[in-house]
Amino acid sequence: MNTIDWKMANAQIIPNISVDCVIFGFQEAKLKVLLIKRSNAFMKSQWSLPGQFIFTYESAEEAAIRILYEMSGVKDIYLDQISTFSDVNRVKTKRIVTIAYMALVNIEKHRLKPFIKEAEDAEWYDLNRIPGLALDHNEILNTGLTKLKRRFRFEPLGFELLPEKFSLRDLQNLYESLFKIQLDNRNFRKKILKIGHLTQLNEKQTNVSHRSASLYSFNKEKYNQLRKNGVNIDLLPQGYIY
Amino acid sequence: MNTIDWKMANAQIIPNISVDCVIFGFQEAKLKVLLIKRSNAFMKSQWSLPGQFIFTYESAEEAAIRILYEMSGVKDIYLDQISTFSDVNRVKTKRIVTIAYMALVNIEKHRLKPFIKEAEDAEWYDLNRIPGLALDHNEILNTGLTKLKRRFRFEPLGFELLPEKFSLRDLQNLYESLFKIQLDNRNFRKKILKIGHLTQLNEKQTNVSHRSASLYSFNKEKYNQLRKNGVNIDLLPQGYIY
DNA sequence: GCAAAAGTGTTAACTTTACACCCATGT
DNA sequence: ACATGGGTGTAAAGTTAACACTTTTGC
Repeated sequence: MNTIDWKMANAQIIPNISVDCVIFGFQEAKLKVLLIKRSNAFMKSQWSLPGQFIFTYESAEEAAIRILYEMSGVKDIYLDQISTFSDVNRVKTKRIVTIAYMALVNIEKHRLKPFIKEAEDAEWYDLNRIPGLALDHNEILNTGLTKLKRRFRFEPLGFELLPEKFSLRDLQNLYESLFKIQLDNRNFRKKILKIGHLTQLNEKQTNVSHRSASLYSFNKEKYNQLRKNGVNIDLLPQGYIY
Repeated sequence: MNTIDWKMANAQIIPNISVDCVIFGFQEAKLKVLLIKRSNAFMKSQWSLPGQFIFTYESAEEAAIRILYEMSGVKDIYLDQISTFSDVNRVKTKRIVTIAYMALVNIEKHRLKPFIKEAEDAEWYDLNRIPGLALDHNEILNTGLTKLKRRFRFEPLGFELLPEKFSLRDLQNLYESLFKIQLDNRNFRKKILKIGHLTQLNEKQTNVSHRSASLYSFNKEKYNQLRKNGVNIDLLPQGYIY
């Protein structure tokens, strides 16, 4: 019996602390969020964020990593704490505090498992078409979205949501979708390339019925170096109201 | 028996969830943080952040407000959640998750009560001279400081830490202390005044042995209006590394 | 050859930086 | 009258915004 098995066999939840995850993805030039339809009695058939109670042997972050894997098959992704929600009546029947995390995933790379534990259904929802969610999950999602925007404003995180090879237009679409804004493509390209964290590949799109775009990849080494020295490049126009 | 009394009489703590507060102040041109020396058995005589368990009838934010009042006599102040700390071994003897808040206080306005519940001692510590703290409180403090810097970078929050009437030099000292940087006073004044949230008063410093500085106050109405429209004014030089 | 999206450069407006001296006050 | 810190303006460098046409590809 290895450590993990031992842990699982003796798993004991902390009954008043949960973790919920806002999982962002980007598909068809639109920002999406992964929602699940609960199959268990609690929240039965309601759309909600993936989430569970935490176990006694794990931190909230470890729980988030576990939940992401168990509920969506996703591993090794960008994860960041959003906030903790603790209103006395956020859950009617008992007092539960939830620690919310946001994750950024590349939808193409991490295809959802067809079967997802504890869920009748799972779907990538367009952020403009979010249904009413269980508990305070709409509030959690909105808080996460606000946090995502702030992060994106001064850190070039786009690659976390895109496939390994992407065009500059893909990246621009991502910004336009997230901030609901139109950007000038000439200025956008100048700014994003100046950062220096993108590498142009000797590859182009294929099977498009128009001029094919150059593909780029993300240079992790350069990015980390820039981060250490403090990147502060705002890709949005000065007068942008957020 | 009013509601509050009833609540207090029936007060019951949640034994695995606490709130800790990083309370920032500004004094003698230096950024400070309020630390207390515990008098109770747990953490006996160790310096730590003010914090307590939360009660069943309050949210974490309500608990933070209560703790700020009970432990430092401070009310109606800027409060913001920092992060939640949940490492399995952050407290050796039991599993406790803590939700950390940061508060900005005007030290002059809110003089500390001489006697503070549950504390042998309380002191404003210079951020450059923080002692070893109980549990993971040094980590919490550092996370709070990082969050404070980010906030300050793009929101003109200086007034939360200053007395109602202050000079531009006071404000500049605050930035210089927080970011450990020297700023050009001419450029600083131009930038900060351009924001438009400061009102020059018909008043000057007195009893200074040099030319007396004009005093300014903060215009809340203007500030809220700016916030709604999105302020984005960076008071630090472009190449600033953080 | 046409439809569709990729890719490209320049100029004007604005913002930021660097920099040094005079002014008001108390002693 | 002197010591101390308050208060002020300008020019050069850099950055951002606005703007329209040519290129490539598949059909």
